[in-house]
Amino acid sequence: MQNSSMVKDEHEFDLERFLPYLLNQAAEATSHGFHAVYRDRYGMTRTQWRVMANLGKFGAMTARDICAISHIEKTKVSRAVFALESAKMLTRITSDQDRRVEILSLTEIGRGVFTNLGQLALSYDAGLRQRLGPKKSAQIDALLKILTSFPKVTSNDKE
Amino acid sequence: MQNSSMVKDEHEFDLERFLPYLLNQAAEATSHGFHAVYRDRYGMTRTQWRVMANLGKFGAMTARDICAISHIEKTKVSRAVFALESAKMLTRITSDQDRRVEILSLTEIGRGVFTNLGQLALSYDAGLRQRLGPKKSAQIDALLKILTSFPKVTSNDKE
DNA sequence: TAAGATTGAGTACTCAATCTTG
DNA sequence: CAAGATTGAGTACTCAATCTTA
Repeated sequence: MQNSSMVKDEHEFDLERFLPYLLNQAAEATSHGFHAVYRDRYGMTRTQWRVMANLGKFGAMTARDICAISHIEKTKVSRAVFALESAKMLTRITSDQDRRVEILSLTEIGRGVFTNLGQLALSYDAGLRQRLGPKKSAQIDALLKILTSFPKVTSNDKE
Repeated sequence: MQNSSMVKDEHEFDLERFLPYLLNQAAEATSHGFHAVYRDRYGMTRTQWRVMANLGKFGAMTARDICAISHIEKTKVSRAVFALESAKMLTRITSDQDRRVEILSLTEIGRGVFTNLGQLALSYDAGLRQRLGPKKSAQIDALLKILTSFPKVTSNDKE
């Protein structure tokens, strides 16, 4: 043993210091409670909630737009759209200009659900940020923005 | 329209300001690259990698210990242990004191894989933190620690 | 051929139920 | 019955292949 203190050798790997792991743990810890809300109240998945949130914020748009904005996989969006449509929360209209494209928008029911969940999300978020305080709340936003905008860190980027 | 500026009404829900979403986006952005490493090199899942990392750090321990330390679901741990065992990276020994318990430990192969992945993870993490700089790197650690330790934020906590 | 979107196969996750030992 | 761990059913995700229209 080289170290007499309790401090872990910094050249040995420690999951507890691995940034992707720490981010995942924080994400899961903070997501869990609200996930239960949209799941239990409306039977929605996280992807469905995100698709709805985008349509609620931006209004009518295509599946491709949602993919581009929120970086959700197109197959996840496709299935979420189908589920929201089946639940009468969303409608699609084939574009006249380009019949490959479908314009998605929330129905009245969908907008009602979004208004409800949006309010709950707002207070859920406020609860989290209240515990952090305004300074740390702003700090985390800035730091996460930096981390999210990192170009992919891999040896072989295939895209 | 009450607002003449481009600033979004703070009483309307906006996914881009929702902390759980921002944490998830950052987690996914930073995890993606390293996930490809253990998947492509060793066919491992994230849970398998985490179980291995705990055994690599702490040495022999039970599945329940791993659950307690890393907050991974027991069924995920169970299946990851099975997979690592099948891949000859892990062995289990039924405890003499309590035959319900199995002591898990990495095999020589498993330790070799952990050493390799641990080094790669270390440099991957260093790459992320280098972009942040030392100050923000320390900040994010502190903030994530706070967020992860929040007691569950839900109306009805059933546990 | 390319772009928007969907489908299918294989994999991983979730939650309740079960098995075994204490 | 309680605790450690596994199993099964249903759900969601990933990646490649496909379908339709441009």
